[in-house]
Amino acid sequence: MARRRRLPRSFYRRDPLEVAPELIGALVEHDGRRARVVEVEAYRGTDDPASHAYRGPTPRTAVMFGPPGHLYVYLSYGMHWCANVVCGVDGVAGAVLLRAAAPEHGIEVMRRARPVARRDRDLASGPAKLCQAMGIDRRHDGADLVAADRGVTVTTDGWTPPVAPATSPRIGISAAADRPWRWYLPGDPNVSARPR
DNA sequence: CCGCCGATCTTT
DNA sequence: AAGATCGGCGGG
Repeated sequence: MARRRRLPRSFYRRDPLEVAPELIGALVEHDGRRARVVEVEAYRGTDDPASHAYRGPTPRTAVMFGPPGHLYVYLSYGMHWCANVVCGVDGVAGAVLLRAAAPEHGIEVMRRARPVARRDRDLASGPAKLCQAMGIDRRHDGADLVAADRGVTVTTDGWTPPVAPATSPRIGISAAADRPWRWYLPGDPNVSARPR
């Protein structure tokens, strides 16, 4: 496989709906760990009732309104960290939630970070599992993925999925539940459990 | 495999 | 009071 290169700022400076499907197959890297993205969701700002940014900027969502190529990390249900890639132009809220990934490197470290995982596909098959396996938490909110200033980055090695990513409604939301803004690799065992 | 439910805390 | 989730439990 080709040598890995970091995705440039220009990659992120586009609408999340455009960036999201292109993140399928990219690699998230942190602290000796590496995983290939197999599921994402796009969130926009003031026109997206499901977005944390829907009601305008707050201390929590400040990063979503900032420059693209940074990480927006939030606490879900009071106990799980989830990570988004901030997209779009500076000042306009937009992000892509990293929902699931296939572990590629540093799997022993991931297993120590997630002792409950019985199989490799339990390591990062969900947004909070992905963060736990990769060691991403509140310290990484606002991290610059292009500069890799806190060790987290996103790269590509030229790999393209054998099949086109499929779409579906976003998981776990009640507002704007009809928008097909989730992308995933059909048949990949690391994709999170299907919604009801 | 599937469905139910509690955990835990920030934001509204 | 709800929420961009997860894992343990019980049943099929």
